[in-house]
Amino acid sequence: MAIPKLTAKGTSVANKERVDTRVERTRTTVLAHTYDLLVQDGFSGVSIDEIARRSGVAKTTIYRHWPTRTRLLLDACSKLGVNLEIPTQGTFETDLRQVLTDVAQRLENAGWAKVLPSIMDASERDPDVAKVQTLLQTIWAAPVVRIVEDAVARGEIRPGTDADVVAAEALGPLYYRRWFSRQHIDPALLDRIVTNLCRSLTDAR
Amino acid sequence: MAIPKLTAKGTSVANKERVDTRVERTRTTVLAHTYDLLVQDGFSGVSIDEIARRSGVAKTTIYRHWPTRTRLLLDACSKLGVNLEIPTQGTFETDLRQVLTDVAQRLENAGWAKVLPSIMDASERDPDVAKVQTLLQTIWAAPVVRIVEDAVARGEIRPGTDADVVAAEALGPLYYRRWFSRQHIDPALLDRIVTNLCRSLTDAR
DNA sequence: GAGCTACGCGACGGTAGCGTAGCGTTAAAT
DNA sequence: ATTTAACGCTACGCTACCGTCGCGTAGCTC
Repeated sequence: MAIPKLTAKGTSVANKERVDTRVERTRTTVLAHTYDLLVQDGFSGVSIDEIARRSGVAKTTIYRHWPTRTRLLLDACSKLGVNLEIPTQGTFETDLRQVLTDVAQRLENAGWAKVLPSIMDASERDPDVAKVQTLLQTIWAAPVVRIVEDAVARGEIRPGTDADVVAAEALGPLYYRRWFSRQHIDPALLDRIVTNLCRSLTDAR
Repeated sequence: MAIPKLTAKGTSVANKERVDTRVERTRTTVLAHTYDLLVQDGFSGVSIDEIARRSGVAKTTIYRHWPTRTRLLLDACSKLGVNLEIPTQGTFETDLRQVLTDVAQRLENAGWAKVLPSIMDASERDPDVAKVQTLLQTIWAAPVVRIVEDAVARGEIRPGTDADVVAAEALGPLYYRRWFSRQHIDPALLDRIVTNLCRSLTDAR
């Protein structure tokens, strides 16, 4: 089975064996189309047959690279974990505002906003998916966590601040608007979040 | 087709026509089993065949009452819109704390916590589902909205406060923990939310 | 108790998906 | 240029689901 080799290649860069061009091409093509389908139809709406149809890669070939549909899906999900830029130049307040503005922006445009609910749904029943989702969430929350830690280090906000809690307080309301109440993210809301967080974290309490 | 009659009966209570016992029983049993399956397998995991199997009601009979799978699903979803108790006795702070404690509790136990992501996912692609979801969210957010309005009326918090924004700020972080970061809802988090909201809504700014 | 009507049952046609098998072809590696 | 490995293609068996049809039966209403 091809998986071990591929995994090894992915994780260990030391492995300098040349990889067959065809393999590389197949993998990237399939993953790309899987990602597109994922965004379009959600986690449970992706079928191998459809991927084969669109990508031009034969279904049998796909199964030569991924042992099962779920594995391919999980692999494609990793493409969602883009590295976000982390502002570190300003004060806690300006950094936070910038991050949240970015998030609000991405919530309305980016593909992952359409996919995430389907992943959350799958997570409720499949532990492997849940693991990936938790990982992704860690990545997406990283900017907030980072600027909190930096601000603590600078002595700008209260020491001992739980960055995860701040992430929940900052991102939660935005996510709520996008997926639960399905309302537009008001700039006023964003402003309130930033202002209140700053106040609660800088006051001596 | 039986649907018009049933719908009419459902909406107009004035219609005192006796309803066939068999019809009533079929409807309730099917809905109950649909609900169970919904909670167990999510919106997209429910099949008519499985409902028929479990409920003992013939598939043909189910189709005599609901024209399509989606309609049945939507009907079953309405069972999720339970009426929540709304505390109105205390101060804004105590009321809010109680509501959020309830929500946090329900997030960890109740069935809808397992279903909601699947509904959100379906909402991304099906406008009818989205409509139902928005309605459900309105119901679930009602307690928060209510105590905000009451507190405004009492002059306890700033007039002109946007109850929807407060709902997002209060519920968002809890939802975030349950579905996105998949972390336990820390009592400290709950405390921070309540305290900060109260401060930001009572201060003269 | 007669008549109506909802129900159960078995079967059907059609679609879609998963994952596998065999075989011939092509193109990369050396 | 030869070898070797990946690929495409067709077809398959299997399962699951949707929604429908016809017919006989059981049970409710009046």
